Amino acid sequence: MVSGPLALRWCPWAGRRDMGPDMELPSHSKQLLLQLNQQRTKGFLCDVIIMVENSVFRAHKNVLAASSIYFKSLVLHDNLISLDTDMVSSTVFQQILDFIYTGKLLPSDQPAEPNFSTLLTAASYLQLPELAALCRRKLKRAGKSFGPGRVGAAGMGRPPRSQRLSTASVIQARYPGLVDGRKTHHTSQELTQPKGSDDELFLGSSTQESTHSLSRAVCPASGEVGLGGCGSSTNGSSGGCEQELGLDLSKKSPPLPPTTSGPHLTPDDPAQLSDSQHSSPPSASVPPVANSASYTELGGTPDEPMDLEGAEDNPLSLLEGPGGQPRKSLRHSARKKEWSKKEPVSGSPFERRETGPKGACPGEEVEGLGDRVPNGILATGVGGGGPNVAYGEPPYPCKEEEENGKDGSEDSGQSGSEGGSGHAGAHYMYRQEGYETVSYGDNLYVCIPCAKGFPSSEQLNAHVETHTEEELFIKEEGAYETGSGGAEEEAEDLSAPSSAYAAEPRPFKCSVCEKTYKDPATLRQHEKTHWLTRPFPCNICGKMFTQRGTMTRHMRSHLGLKPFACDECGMRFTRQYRLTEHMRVHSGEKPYECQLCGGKFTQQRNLISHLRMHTSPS
DNA sequence: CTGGGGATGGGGCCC
DNA sequence: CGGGCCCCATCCCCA
Repeated sequence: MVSGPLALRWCPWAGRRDMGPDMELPSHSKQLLLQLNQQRTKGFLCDVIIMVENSVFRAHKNVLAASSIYFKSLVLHDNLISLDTDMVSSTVFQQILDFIYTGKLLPSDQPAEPNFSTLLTAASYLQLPELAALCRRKLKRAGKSFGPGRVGAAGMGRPPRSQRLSTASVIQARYPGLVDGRKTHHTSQELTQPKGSDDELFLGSSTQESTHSLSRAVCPASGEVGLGGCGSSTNGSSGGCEQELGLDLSKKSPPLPPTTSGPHLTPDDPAQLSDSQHSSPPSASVPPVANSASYTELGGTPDEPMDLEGAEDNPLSLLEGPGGQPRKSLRHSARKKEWSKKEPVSGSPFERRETGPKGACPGEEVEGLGDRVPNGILATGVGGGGPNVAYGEPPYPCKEEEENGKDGSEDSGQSGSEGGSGHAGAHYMYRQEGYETVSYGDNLYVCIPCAKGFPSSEQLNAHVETHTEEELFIKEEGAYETGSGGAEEEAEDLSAPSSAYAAEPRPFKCSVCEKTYKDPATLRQHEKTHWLTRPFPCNICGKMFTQRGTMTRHMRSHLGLKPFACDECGMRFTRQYRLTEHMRVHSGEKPYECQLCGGKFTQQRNLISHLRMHTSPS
């Protein structure tokens, strides 16, 4: 039947040292890893999401489990893992993940070369003995001390989170480990509020189908996607870009059983938990904006791999490059109309940035971007739409945009965004009118209110900050100094909230729509709704939001994260309010009654729609 | 087939 | 920034 060698090839003992070289395929494991890494970078068959700090990584459970018993225990029951950010930063985890998939230690994007102390800490925490050993060797070779008290210092990507870190916290580090519905004390919060990296908005995707879109969408954050920085990385780290998702999408924790015990540090692991406690703060090792780009740089212009196996052809080179087909546009809602592409505006300074791929939502076409604006930030953040969209008519007549047209102007314009910029000030604006004829030269970041252009988002951000404050100041002055006139105006226009107004002064009045507010922050928030731009882009679909919270909520829907579970039926929801609503289904409570027919409803909105039936002529 | 109700998803926006 | 509520839209079921 089968000849000897062939039979041996499939012998379970194949691969043993005593087997002859012809008994095994030397490159088998390597090829396997290559394939797995390719799949990872594409999100293909990824079945687990790892949240670290403000980033989300995708991977394969099998691979993780095969690499670490800690991961093994984590992925056993959960698809979503949150790691202790005191022990591992997103940057470091990126390296680790690359290591797991490639066997190579790739340099991070940190200014300081690969920080083995940090890596060692993380490797110990994650129970990756080989990596830990490699780090130790490197440290020894470098003559550095890596004993307790030193490990986990700089490069951790984040300062030690006080001294409260304990083994227990590590044990409960993963996302679902919050039995009581509270999220792990650090993870979610950090994700919500990425310290010093507010601009990070890396992307991830929970669906395979969205993978391609994802890779395109993610990379706007770095501004290099179009160059293949993510998808065609040459060192296997490209996943960093497309697997990041700098948002707190976890919200509350699902009611899942307690996590299994966390990693226990092996005796020979010098990286003790306390080490990171004592480690010195990395001191803003992850600068905003730059960080997001750095991931791409990691993939795009890799340094030499650190070894284990030496440099090899990068599996990721096989990935879809800029020319990769952007088919399968991610549609986060099936009912959304096909996004349409707008013709590039002739003479526009952004014309060259036309991105090509047809009919995709903004942000989906980033792969086609071949250009960058200063600072490595995409000028548009919304793929080909970008600047083009800002001129004249709505560039992306997405249904939603149209639906939301009640706001009129706010939807008619699109803003670019630094892909991934979630920073409140990290928005840049485009004027809607007469934009075709306006040339801003290199000042691609334009403030709507004053039409000033800026060469970088940072400058625009700084400008916008003062801008709003100025306006606010003016408004406050107007509210108080214009005296009776302003007050009367308010009083008159406050028809609806007049009673409330009488009770509580609402001195902050919107200059556009007459609405008034009690505090300037709310007014500022409201005024954003009048902007032609929305500062918070979804990096997956490119949709823009006026409020970060709305955007993060939206992102949760992309990832299918539903933290709120019904105790009765197990159904899960993205919002607490939905759960509350849903619970009435079980309780039978129908608190909303139609005054016309006496019909009762569990939900107010259904009552409203019911009332509409009463009132509508048909 | 149609209309109404139940239930849910997503976005806007104020507090 | 999260909570809460409003709105619109949609799907499903059923009469």
